[in-house]
Amino acid sequence: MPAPPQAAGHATAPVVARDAAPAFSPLYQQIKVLLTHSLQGGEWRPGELIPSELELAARFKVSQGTVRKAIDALADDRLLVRRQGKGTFVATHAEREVRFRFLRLVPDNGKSGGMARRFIDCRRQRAPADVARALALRAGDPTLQVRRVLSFEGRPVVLDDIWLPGHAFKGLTAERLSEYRGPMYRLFETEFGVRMIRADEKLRAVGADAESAALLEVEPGAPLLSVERLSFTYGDRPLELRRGLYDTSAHYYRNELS
Amino acid sequence: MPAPPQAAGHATAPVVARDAAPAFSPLYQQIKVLLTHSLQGGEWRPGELIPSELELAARFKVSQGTVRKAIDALADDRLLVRRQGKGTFVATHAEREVRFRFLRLVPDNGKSGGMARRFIDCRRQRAPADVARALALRAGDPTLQVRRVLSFEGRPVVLDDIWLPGHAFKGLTAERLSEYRGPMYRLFETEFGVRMIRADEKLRAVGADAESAALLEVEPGAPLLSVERLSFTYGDRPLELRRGLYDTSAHYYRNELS
DNA sequence: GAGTGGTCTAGACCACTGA
DNA sequence: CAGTGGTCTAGACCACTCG
Repeated sequence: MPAPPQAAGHATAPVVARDAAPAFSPLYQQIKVLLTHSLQGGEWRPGELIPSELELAARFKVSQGTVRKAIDALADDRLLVRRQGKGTFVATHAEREVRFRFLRLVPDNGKSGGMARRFIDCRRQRAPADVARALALRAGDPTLQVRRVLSFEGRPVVLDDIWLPGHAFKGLTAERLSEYRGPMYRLFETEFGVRMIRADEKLRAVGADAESAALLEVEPGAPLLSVERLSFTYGDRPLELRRGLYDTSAHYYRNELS
Repeated sequence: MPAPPQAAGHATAPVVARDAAPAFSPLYQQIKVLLTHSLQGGEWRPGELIPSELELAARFKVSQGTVRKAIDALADDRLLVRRQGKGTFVATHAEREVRFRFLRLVPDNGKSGGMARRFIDCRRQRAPADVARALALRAGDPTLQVRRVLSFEGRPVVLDDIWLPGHAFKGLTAERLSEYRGPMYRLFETEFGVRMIRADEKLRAVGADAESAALLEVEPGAPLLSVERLSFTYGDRPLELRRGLYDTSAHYYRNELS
Protein backbone atom coordinates (compact mmCIF):
# COMPACT_ATOMS: atom_id res chain seq x y z
CA MET A 1 0.00 0.00 0.00
CA PRO A 2 2.67 2.56 0.79
CA ALA A 3 4.72 3.43 -2.24
CA PRO A 4 7.96 1.46 -2.06
CA PRO A 5 10.83 3.88 -1.65
CA GLN A 6 13.56 3.93 -4.22
CA ALA A 7 16.58 1.76 -3.76
CA ALA A 8 19.92 3.22 -2.86
CA GLY A 9 23.41 2.32 -1.86
CA HIS A 10 24.09 -0.99 -3.39
CA ALA A 11 24.07 -0.46 -7.11
CA THR A 12 21.12 1.53 -8.27
CA ALA A 13 19.36 4.82 -8.81
CA PRO A 14 19.74 8.29 -7.35
CA VAL A 15 17.85 8.53 -4.14
CA VAL A 16 16.02 11.79 -4.19
CA ALA A 17 16.00 15.27 -5.69
CA ARG A 18 18.93 15.57 -8.07
CA ASP A 19 18.42 19.13 -9.23
CA ALA A 20 17.55 21.94 -6.83
CA ALA A 21 17.70 21.16 -3.11
CA PRO A 22 19.87 18.24 -2.07
CA ALA A 23 17.44 17.29 0.70
CA PHE A 24 18.98 13.89 1.03
CA SER A 25 17.06 11.52 3.21
CA PRO A 26 18.40 8.05 3.88
CA LEU A 27 16.23 5.07 3.13
CA TYR A 28 15.83 4.01 6.73
CA GLN A 29 14.46 7.42 7.59
CA GLN A 30 11.92 7.13 4.82
CA ILE A 31 10.95 3.74 6.23
CA LYS A 32 10.71 5.32 9.65
CA VAL A 33 8.24 7.84 8.28
CA LEU A 34 6.16 5.10 6.68
CA LEU A 35 6.10 3.15 9.93
CA THR A 36 5.12 6.27 11.83
CA HIS A 37 2.21 6.76 9.45
CA SER A 38 1.05 3.24 10.11
CA LEU A 39 1.21 3.89 13.83
CA GLN A 40 -0.58 7.19 13.51
CA GLY A 41 -3.24 5.72 11.24
CA GLY A 42 -3.94 2.94 13.68
CA GLU A 43 -2.81 0.02 11.52
CA TRP A 44 -1.11 -1.25 14.67
CA ARG A 45 -2.56 -0.16 17.98
CA PRO A 46 -0.82 0.41 21.31
CA GLY A 47 0.29 -2.87 22.80
CA GLU A 48 -0.02 -4.79 19.54
CA LEU A 49 2.64 -6.78 17.77
CA ILE A 50 3.85 -5.30 14.51
CA PRO A 51 5.03 -7.48 11.60
CA SER A 52 8.47 -9.03 11.83
CA GLU A 53 11.49 -7.29 10.38
CA LEU A 54 11.61 -9.73 7.48
CA GLU A 55 7.96 -9.14 6.62
CA LEU A 56 8.42 -5.38 6.70
CA ALA A 57 11.58 -5.68 4.63
CA ALA A 58 9.59 -7.59 2.01
CA ARG A 59 6.75 -5.09 2.12
CA PHE A 60 9.00 -2.08 1.65
CA LYS A 61 11.40 -3.87 -0.70
CA VAL A 62 14.46 -3.11 1.36
CA SER A 63 16.85 -5.26 3.34
CA GLN A 64 16.19 -6.41 6.86
CA GLY A 65 19.06 -4.23 8.07
CA THR A 66 17.41 -1.12 6.78
CA VAL A 67 14.11 -1.92 8.45
CA ARG A 68 16.06 -2.67 11.57
CA LYS A 69 17.62 0.78 11.60
CA ALA A 70 14.22 2.39 11.21
CA ILE A 71 12.77 0.34 14.04
CA ASP A 72 15.79 1.11 16.19
CA ALA A 73 15.13 4.80 15.73
CA LEU A 74 11.46 4.40 16.65
CA ALA A 75 12.43 2.35 19.69
CA ASP A 76 14.78 5.15 20.74
CA ASP A 77 11.85 7.54 20.43
CA ARG A 78 9.83 5.19 22.65
CA LEU A 79 7.22 4.60 19.98
CA LEU A 80 8.06 0.92 19.68
CA VAL A 81 9.34 -1.64 22.14
CA ARG A 82 11.50 -4.56 21.06
CA ARG A 83 11.32 -7.89 22.84
CA GLN A 84 13.85 -10.45 21.80
CA GLY A 85 12.31 -13.73 20.77
CA LYS A 86 8.80 -12.28 20.73
CA GLY A 87 8.72 -9.40 18.32
CA THR A 88 8.29 -5.65 18.22
CA PHE A 89 5.33 -4.02 19.91
CA VAL A 90 3.67 -0.64 19.81
CA ALA A 91 4.56 1.19 23.00
CA THR A 92 1.80 1.97 25.45
CA HIS A 93 1.32 3.76 28.74
CA ALA A 94 -0.27 0.58 30.07
CA GLU A 95 2.92 -1.41 30.62
CA ARG A 96 3.92 -1.94 34.19
CA GLU A 97 7.40 -0.51 33.64
CA VAL A 98 6.37 2.75 32.07
CA ARG A 99 3.22 3.65 33.97
CA PHE A 100 3.44 7.27 35.05
CA ARG A 101 6.60 7.59 33.03
CA PHE A 102 6.09 11.35 32.82
CA LEU A 103 5.78 11.77 36.59
CA ARG A 104 9.20 12.59 37.97
CA LEU A 105 8.25 12.96 41.58
CA VAL A 106 10.20 10.84 44.05
CA PRO A 107 9.57 10.55 47.81
CA ASP A 108 12.48 11.55 50.01
CA ASN A 109 12.29 8.36 52.02
CA GLY A 110 12.85 5.91 49.21
CA LYS A 111 9.76 3.76 49.07
CA SER A 112 6.59 5.01 47.43
CA GLY A 113 3.41 3.91 49.10
CA GLY A 114 0.16 3.91 47.23
CA MET A 115 -1.02 6.88 45.21
CA ALA A 116 -4.58 8.14 45.54
CA ARG A 117 -6.43 10.38 43.12
CA ARG A 118 -9.26 12.74 43.82
CA PHE A 119 -11.06 14.52 41.02
CA ILE A 120 -12.29 17.87 42.13
CA ASP A 121 -13.71 19.17 38.94
CA CYS A 122 -14.27 18.27 35.32
CA ARG A 123 -16.09 20.68 33.08
CA ARG A 124 -16.36 21.83 29.49
CA GLN A 125 -15.11 25.33 29.11
CA ARG A 126 -14.02 27.82 26.44
CA ALA A 127 -10.28 27.98 26.04
CA PRO A 128 -8.62 31.05 27.59
CA ALA A 129 -6.16 32.77 25.30
CA ASP A 130 -3.01 31.30 26.82
CA VAL A 131 -4.40 27.77 26.88
CA ALA A 132 -5.61 28.11 23.31
CA ARG A 133 -2.20 29.26 22.18
CA ALA A 134 -0.45 26.33 23.83
CA LEU A 135 -2.87 23.78 22.41
CA ALA A 136 -2.92 25.37 18.96
CA LEU A 137 -6.63 26.15 19.25
CA ARG A 138 -8.55 29.35 18.72
CA ALA A 139 -9.43 31.29 21.84
CA GLY A 140 -12.94 30.26 22.84
CA ASP A 141 -12.70 26.78 21.31
CA PRO A 142 -14.29 24.11 23.51
CA THR A 143 -11.97 22.47 25.99
CA LEU A 144 -12.27 20.09 28.85
CA GLN A 145 -10.87 21.26 32.13
CA VAL A 146 -10.00 18.79 34.85
CA ARG A 147 -8.74 19.52 38.31
CA ARG A 148 -7.46 16.81 40.56
CA VAL A 149 -5.27 16.10 43.54
CA LEU A 150 -2.75 13.29 43.90
CA SER A 151 -2.00 12.05 47.38
CA PHE A 152 0.80 9.87 48.65
CA GLU A 153 0.45 8.11 51.95
CA GLY A 154 -2.66 10.07 52.64
CA ARG A 155 -1.10 13.48 52.14
CA PRO A 156 -1.97 15.66 49.15
CA VAL A 157 1.15 16.38 47.10
CA VAL A 158 0.12 17.33 43.57
CA LEU A 159 -2.60 19.64 42.37
CA ASP A 160 -3.13 19.37 38.62
CA ASP A 161 -5.13 21.58 36.31
CA ILE A 162 -5.52 19.84 33.00
CA TRP A 163 -6.83 21.24 29.73
CA LEU A 164 -7.80 19.00 26.84
CA PRO A 165 -9.10 19.96 23.41
CA GLY A 166 -12.82 19.26 23.41
CA HIS A 167 -13.02 17.69 19.97
CA ALA A 168 -10.48 14.98 20.72
CA PHE A 169 -11.99 14.00 24.05
CA LYS A 170 -15.72 13.93 23.45
CA GLY A 171 -17.53 12.00 26.12
CA LEU A 172 -14.92 12.30 28.81
CA THR A 173 -16.65 12.90 32.13
CA ALA A 174 -15.81 13.13 35.79
CA GLU A 175 -17.31 9.69 36.42
CA ARG A 176 -15.31 8.14 33.62
CA LEU A 177 -12.18 9.59 35.12
CA SER A 178 -12.79 8.70 38.73
CA GLU A 179 -13.92 5.16 38.09
CA TYR A 180 -10.94 4.45 35.86
CA ARG A 181 -8.10 2.59 37.47
CA GLY A 182 -4.70 3.23 35.98
CA PRO A 183 -2.82 6.09 34.43
CA MET A 184 -4.74 8.82 32.68
CA TYR A 185 -2.63 8.48 29.55
CA ARG A 186 -3.66 4.86 29.36
CA LEU A 187 -7.32 5.86 29.39
CA PHE A 188 -6.57 8.34 26.62
CA GLU A 189 -5.10 5.52 24.55
CA THR A 190 -7.81 2.97 25.06
CA GLU A 191 -10.86 5.22 25.04
CA PHE A 192 -9.91 8.06 22.74
CA GLY A 193 -7.12 6.72 20.56
CA VAL A 194 -4.87 9.50 21.76
CA ARG A 195 -1.31 8.48 22.43
CA MET A 196 1.06 10.91 24.15
CA ILE A 197 4.59 10.37 22.99
CA ARG A 198 6.56 13.25 24.44
CA ALA A 199 6.17 16.36 26.55
CA ASP A 200 7.84 19.65 27.36
CA GLU A 201 7.87 20.96 30.88
CA LYS A 202 8.57 24.38 32.37
CA LEU A 203 9.39 24.46 36.06
CA ARG A 204 9.33 27.35 38.48
CA ALA A 205 9.01 27.98 42.19
CA VAL A 206 5.88 29.86 43.20
CA GLY A 207 4.03 30.77 46.36
CA ALA A 208 0.79 28.96 47.12
CA ASP A 209 -2.39 30.98 46.61
CA ALA A 210 -5.25 30.51 49.03
CA GLU A 211 -7.12 27.92 47.01
CA SER A 212 -4.09 25.79 46.18
CA ALA A 213 -2.87 26.03 49.75
CA ALA A 214 -6.18 24.70 51.03
CA LEU A 215 -6.22 21.80 48.59
CA LEU A 216 -2.63 20.85 49.28
CA GLU A 217 -2.97 21.50 53.00
CA VAL A 218 -0.08 23.93 53.21
CA GLU A 219 0.19 27.52 54.38
CA PRO A 220 -0.78 30.21 51.91
CA GLY A 221 2.43 31.53 50.39
CA ALA A 222 4.28 28.27 50.98
CA PRO A 223 6.77 27.52 48.20
CA LEU A 224 5.43 25.09 45.60
CA LEU A 225 6.98 23.65 42.49
CA SER A 226 5.02 24.76 39.45
CA VAL A 227 5.21 22.30 36.57
CA GLU A 228 3.63 23.30 33.28
CA ARG A 229 3.55 20.38 30.92
CA LEU A 230 2.59 20.35 27.27
CA SER A 231 2.13 16.85 25.87
CA PHE A 232 2.30 15.89 22.20
CA THR A 233 0.98 13.10 20.00
CA TYR A 234 2.25 12.04 16.63
CA GLY A 235 3.30 14.89 14.40
CA ASP A 236 4.13 17.13 17.34
CA ARG A 237 0.50 17.98 17.84
CA PRO A 238 -0.12 19.31 21.36
CA LEU A 239 -3.07 17.57 22.99
CA GLU A 240 -2.79 18.32 26.67
CA LEU A 241 -1.77 21.25 28.81
CA ARG A 242 -1.22 20.42 32.44
CA ARG A 243 -0.43 22.89 35.14
CA GLY A 244 0.75 21.18 38.26
CA LEU A 245 1.65 22.45 41.70
CA TYR A 246 3.84 20.07 43.67
CA ASP A 247 4.40 20.19 47.39
CA THR A 248 8.09 19.33 47.56
CA SER A 249 8.45 19.22 51.31
CA ALA A 250 8.65 15.41 51.28
CA HIS A 251 9.21 14.72 47.58
CA TYR A 252 11.56 15.96 44.91
CA TYR A 253 11.52 16.22 41.13
CA ARG A 254 14.17 13.97 39.69
CA ASN A 255 16.03 14.78 36.50
CA GLU A 256 18.95 13.23 34.71
CA LEU A 257 21.25 15.32 32.58
CA SER A 258 23.51 13.96 29.91
CA MET B 1 47.86 -3.13 23.50
CA PRO B 2 44.41 -4.05 24.80
CA ALA B 3 43.74 -7.75 24.58
CA PRO B 4 41.76 -8.43 21.41
CA PRO B 5 38.31 -9.66 22.36
CA GLN B 6 37.21 -13.03 21.18
CA ALA B 7 35.43 -13.36 17.89
CA ALA B 8 31.76 -14.16 17.66
CA GLY B 9 28.88 -14.44 15.31
CA HIS B 10 30.32 -15.34 12.00
CA ALA B 11 31.74 -18.78 12.44
CA THR B 12 33.83 -19.13 15.52
CA ALA B 13 34.21 -19.72 19.21
CA PRO B 14 31.90 -19.39 22.20
CA VAL B 15 31.93 -15.85 23.36
CA VAL B 16 32.14 -15.92 27.11
CA ALA B 17 31.40 -18.00 30.16
CA ARG B 18 29.85 -21.26 29.04
CA ASP B 19 29.30 -22.88 32.39
CA ALA B 20 27.89 -20.98 35.35
CA ALA B 21 26.56 -17.49 34.63
CA PRO B 22 25.57 -16.77 31.05
CA ALA B 23 26.73 -13.16 31.34
CA PHE B 24 26.72 -12.75 27.61
CA SER B 25 28.20 -9.51 26.42
CA PRO B 26 28.21 -8.67 22.72
CA LEU B 27 31.46 -7.81 21.03
CA TYR B 28 30.56 -4.21 20.37
CA GLN B 29 29.94 -3.67 24.07
CA GLN B 30 33.33 -5.07 24.88
CA ILE B 31 34.80 -2.69 22.34
CA LYS B 32 32.84 0.11 23.94
CA VAL B 33 34.45 -0.70 27.28
CA LEU B 34 37.91 -0.70 25.72
CA LEU B 35 37.27 2.66 24.09
CA THR B 36 35.98 4.05 27.38
CA HIS B 37 39.18 2.96 29.07
CA SER B 38 41.21 4.78 26.45
CA LEU B 39 39.14 7.90 27.07
CA GLN B 40 39.42 7.58 30.81
CA GLY B 41 43.14 6.92 30.64
CA GLY B 42 43.73 9.99 28.54
CA GLU B 43 44.93 8.28 25.37
CA TRP B 44 42.65 10.71 23.55
CA ARG B 45 41.87 13.98 25.28
CA PRO B 46 38.75 16.15 25.08
CA GLY B 47 38.48 17.77 21.69
CA GLU B 48 40.94 15.43 20.04
CA LEU B 49 40.39 13.24 17.00
CA ILE B 50 40.31 9.53 17.70
CA PRO B 51 41.53 6.95 15.14
CA SER B 52 39.29 6.14 12.21
CA GLU B 53 36.84 3.29 12.35
CA LEU B 54 39.01 1.20 10.06
CA GLU B 55 42.08 1.74 12.21
CA LEU B 56 40.20 0.79 15.34
CA ALA B 57 38.74 -2.24 13.60
CA ALA B 58 42.26 -3.36 12.75
CA ARG B 59 43.51 -2.69 16.25
CA PHE B 60 40.73 -4.67 17.90
CA LYS B 61 40.58 -7.31 15.16
CA VAL B 62 36.90 -6.86 14.51
CA SER B 63 34.93 -5.55 11.56
CA GLN B 64 34.30 -1.89 10.93
CA GLY B 65 30.61 -2.42 11.60
CA THR B 66 31.28 -3.64 15.10
CA VAL B 67 33.50 -0.68 15.92
CA ARG B 68 30.82 1.53 14.45
CA LYS B 69 28.21 0.16 16.82
CA ALA B 70 30.48 0.77 19.79
CA ILE B 71 31.17 4.34 18.68
CA ASP B 72 27.46 4.91 18.06
CA ALA B 73 26.75 3.92 21.64
CA LEU B 74 29.44 6.26 22.97
CA ALA B 75 28.10 9.06 20.79
CA ASP B 76 24.64 8.45 22.25
CA ASP B 77 26.18 8.80 25.69
CA ARG B 78 27.73 12.08 24.56
CA LEU B 79 31.25 10.86 25.15
CA LEU B 80 32.16 11.09 21.48
CA VAL B 81 31.03 13.34 18.67
CA ARG B 82 30.92 12.18 15.08
CA ARG B 83 31.57 14.59 12.22
CA GLN B 84 31.02 13.23 8.78
CA GLY B 85 34.00 13.65 6.51
CA LYS B 86 36.26 14.67 9.38
CA GLY B 87 36.30 11.94 11.94
CA THR B 88 35.21 11.16 15.48
CA PHE B 89 36.19 13.47 18.32
CA VAL B 90 36.24 13.28 22.07
CA ALA B 91 33.36 15.36 23.38
CA THR B 92 34.17 18.46 25.38
CA HIS B 93 32.37 21.17 27.28
CA ALA B 94 34.29 23.70 25.20
CA GLU B 95 32.26 23.39 22.02
CA ARG B 96 30.05 26.31 21.18
CA GLU B 97 26.96 24.13 20.85
CA VAL B 98 27.20 22.41 24.19
CA ARG B 99 28.52 25.12 26.47
CA PHE B 100 26.44 25.18 29.61
CA ARG B 101 24.70 22.06 28.43
CA PHE B 102 23.73 21.24 32.00
CA LEU B 103 22.11 24.63 32.61
CA ARG B 104 18.42 24.32 31.83
CA LEU B 105 17.41 27.85 32.68
CA VAL B 106 15.57 29.76 29.98
CA PRO B 107 14.50 33.40 30.08
CA ASP B 108 10.77 34.02 29.73
CA ASN B 109 11.28 36.58 27.01
CA GLY B 110 13.06 34.39 24.50
CA LYS B 111 16.42 36.00 23.97
CA SER B 112 19.22 35.52 26.47
CA GLY B 113 21.45 38.52 26.97
CA GLY B 114 24.91 38.08 28.41
CA MET B 115 25.59 36.11 31.54
CA ALA B 116 27.78 37.50 34.28
CA ARG B 117 29.49 35.56 37.05
CA ARG B 118 30.51 36.77 40.46
CA PHE B 119 32.53 34.59 42.79
CA ILE B 120 31.69 35.31 46.36
CA ASP B 121 33.76 32.75 48.08
CA CYS B 122 36.20 29.94 47.43
CA ARG B 123 37.73 28.12 50.34
CA ARG B 124 39.12 24.78 51.40
CA GLN B 125 36.92 23.16 53.95
CA ARG B 126 36.30 19.80 55.62
CA ALA B 127 33.39 17.94 54.06
CA PRO B 128 30.17 17.97 56.09
CA ALA B 129 28.55 14.58 56.45
CA ASP B 130 25.91 15.01 53.75
CA VAL B 131 28.38 16.39 51.23
CA ALA B 132 30.83 13.62 51.99
CA ARG B 133 28.17 11.01 51.46
CA ALA B 134 27.16 12.44 48.10
CA LEU B 135 30.75 12.70 46.87
CA ALA B 136 31.73 9.29 48.24
CA LEU B 137 34.26 10.84 50.60
CA ARG B 138 34.79 10.41 54.30
CA ALA B 139 33.33 13.09 56.52
CA GLY B 140 36.09 15.60 57.20
CA ASP B 141 37.95 14.95 53.96
CA PRO B 142 39.28 18.11 52.35
CA THR B 143 36.94 19.79 49.90
CA LEU B 144 36.82 22.99 47.97
CA GLN B 145 33.74 25.09 48.48
CA VAL B 146 32.79 27.73 45.95
CA ARG B 147 29.92 30.14 46.14
CA ARG B 148 28.94 32.25 43.19
CA VAL B 149 26.12 34.20 41.63
CA LEU B 150 25.04 34.16 38.01
CA SER B 151 23.35 37.26 36.66
CA PHE B 152 21.39 37.77 33.48
CA GLU B 153 20.88 41.25 32.14
CA GLY B 154 22.30 42.64 35.33
CA ARG B 155 19.93 40.82 37.64
CA PRO B 156 21.11 37.99 39.91
CA VAL B 157 19.27 34.78 39.09
CA VAL B 158 21.31 31.83 40.30
CA LEU B 159 23.13 31.31 43.57
CA ASP B 160 25.36 28.24 43.46
CA ASP B 161 27.13 26.48 46.29
CA ILE B 162 29.62 24.08 44.81
CA TRP B 163 31.59 21.36 46.57
CA LEU B 164 34.56 19.68 44.94
CA PRO B 165 36.79 16.91 46.31
CA GLY B 166 40.06 18.55 47.35
CA HIS B 167 42.38 15.91 45.96
CA ALA B 168 41.06 16.18 42.41
CA PHE B 169 41.15 19.96 42.30
CA LYS B 170 44.44 20.92 43.91
CA GLY B 171 45.44 24.44 43.07
CA LEU B 172 42.01 25.75 42.23
CA THR B 173 41.67 29.26 43.62
CA ALA B 174 39.23 32.13 43.55
CA GLU B 175 41.51 34.05 41.16
CA ARG B 176 41.77 31.10 38.82
CA LEU B 177 38.00 30.89 38.72
CA SER B 178 37.22 34.54 38.31
CA GLU B 179 39.80 35.22 35.63
CA TYR B 180 38.71 32.21 33.60
CA ARG B 181 36.42 32.94 30.72
CA GLY B 182 34.13 30.14 29.71
CA PRO B 183 32.20 27.36 31.38
CA MET B 184 33.45 25.94 34.63
CA TYR B 185 33.31 22.40 33.29
CA ARG B 186 35.65 23.44 30.53
CA LEU B 187 38.17 24.68 33.07
CA PHE B 188 37.86 21.37 34.88
CA GLU B 189 38.74 19.58 31.65
CA THR B 190 41.69 21.68 30.60
CA GLU B 191 43.24 22.35 33.99
CA PHE B 192 42.39 19.30 36.04
CA GLY B 193 41.69 16.56 33.53
CA VAL B 194 38.23 16.12 35.01
CA ARG B 195 35.48 15.52 32.52
CA MET B 196 31.86 15.59 33.67
CA ILE B 197 29.76 13.29 31.56
CA ARG B 198 26.40 13.16 33.27
CA ALA B 199 24.54 14.51 36.27
CA ASP B 200 21.54 13.82 38.47
CA GLU B 201 19.41 16.67 39.72
CA LYS B 202 16.84 16.95 42.48
CA LEU B 203 14.47 19.89 42.28
CA ARG B 204 12.30 21.42 44.95
CA ALA B 205 10.64 24.70 45.75
CA VAL B 206 11.95 26.43 48.86
CA GLY B 207 11.63 29.77 50.60
CA ALA B 208 14.60 32.13 50.47
CA ASP B 209 16.58 32.45 53.68
CA ALA B 210 17.97 35.85 54.63
CA GLU B 211 21.41 35.37 53.12
CA SER B 212 20.20 33.92 49.83
CA ALA B 213 17.50 36.57 49.58
CA ALA B 214 20.09 39.31 49.92
CA LEU B 215 22.38 37.81 47.29
CA LEU B 216 19.55 37.21 44.83
CA GLU B 217 17.89 40.52 45.65
CA VAL B 218 14.52 39.02 46.53
CA GLU B 219 12.37 39.17 49.64
CA PRO B 220 13.19 36.73 52.41
CA GLY B 221 10.81 33.81 52.09
CA ALA B 222 10.34 34.34 48.37
CA PRO B 223 9.90 31.06 46.50
CA LEU B 224 13.10 29.81 44.88
CA LEU B 225 13.82 26.74 42.82
CA SER B 226 16.33 24.56 44.61
CA VAL B 227 18.44 22.47 42.26
CA GLU B 228 20.80 19.93 43.78
CA ARG B 229 23.09 18.52 41.16
CA LEU B 230 25.52 15.65 41.48
CA SER B 231 27.90 15.37 38.52
CA PHE B 232 29.78 12.26 37.50
CA THR B 233 32.93 11.43 35.54
CA TYR B 234 33.86 8.16 33.94
CA GLY B 235 32.89 5.12 35.93
CA ASP B 236 30.04 6.94 37.64
CA ARG B 237 32.39 8.61 40.07
CA PRO B 238 30.76 11.69 41.62
CA LEU B 239 33.07 14.70 41.43
CA GLU B 240 30.89 17.70 42.07
CA LEU B 241 27.96 18.54 44.29
CA ARG B 242 26.20 21.74 43.39
CA ARG B 243 23.37 23.29 45.32
CA GLY B 244 21.68 25.99 43.32
CA LEU B 245 18.91 28.41 44.14
CA TYR B 246 17.21 29.85 41.08
CA ASP B 247 15.03 32.91 41.02
CA THR B 248 12.34 31.80 38.58
CA SER B 249 10.40 35.03 38.41
CA ALA B 250 11.75 35.78 34.93
CA HIS B 251 13.24 32.42 33.96
CA TYR B 252 12.09 28.83 33.94
CA TYR B 253 13.72 25.43 34.10
CA ARG B 254 13.14 23.59 30.85
CA ASN B 255 12.76 19.85 30.66
CA GLU B 256 11.85 17.44 27.89
CA LEU B 257 10.14 14.18 28.67
CA SER B 258 10.07 11.22 26.36
C1' DG C 1 41.26 12.99 -5.00
C1' DA C 2 42.03 10.78 -0.66
C1' DG C 3 40.08 9.94 3.64
C1' DT C 4 36.35 10.12 6.82
C1' DG C 5 31.85 8.78 8.51
C1' DG C 6 27.04 7.22 6.63
C1' DT C 7 24.03 4.00 4.17
C1' DC C 8 22.68 -0.33 2.21
C1' DT C 9 22.89 -5.08 1.22
C1' DA C 10 23.37 -10.18 1.87
C1' DG C 11 24.14 -13.88 4.51
C1' DA C 12 25.50 -16.46 8.68
C1' DC C 13 25.05 -17.47 13.29
C1' DC C 14 23.54 -16.47 18.35
C1' DA C 15 20.10 -15.67 22.14
C1' DC C 16 15.55 -15.79 23.54
C1' DT C 17 10.52 -17.10 23.54
C1' DG C 18 6.81 -20.14 23.35
C1' DA C 19 4.21 -23.97 21.49
C1' DC D 1 11.28 -26.94 17.23
C1' DA D 2 10.28 -22.64 14.39
C1' DG D 3 10.24 -17.82 14.63
C1' DT D 4 11.69 -13.57 16.54
C1' DG D 5 15.06 -10.00 17.43
C1' DG D 6 20.37 -9.43 18.17
C1' DT D 7 25.15 -9.71 16.58
C1' DC D 8 28.81 -9.96 13.29
C1' DT D 9 30.98 -9.85 8.93
C1' DA D 10 32.30 -8.32 4.20
C1' DG D 11 31.96 -5.42 0.61
C1' DA D 12 29.96 -1.71 -2.17
C1' DC D 13 28.67 2.85 -2.78
C1' DC D 14 27.19 7.70 -1.07
C1' DA D 15 27.91 12.27 1.29
C1' DC D 16 31.00 15.25 3.26
C1' DT D 17 35.54 17.76 4.26
C1' DC D 18 39.81 19.45 3.09
C1' DG D 19 44.07 20.05 0.86
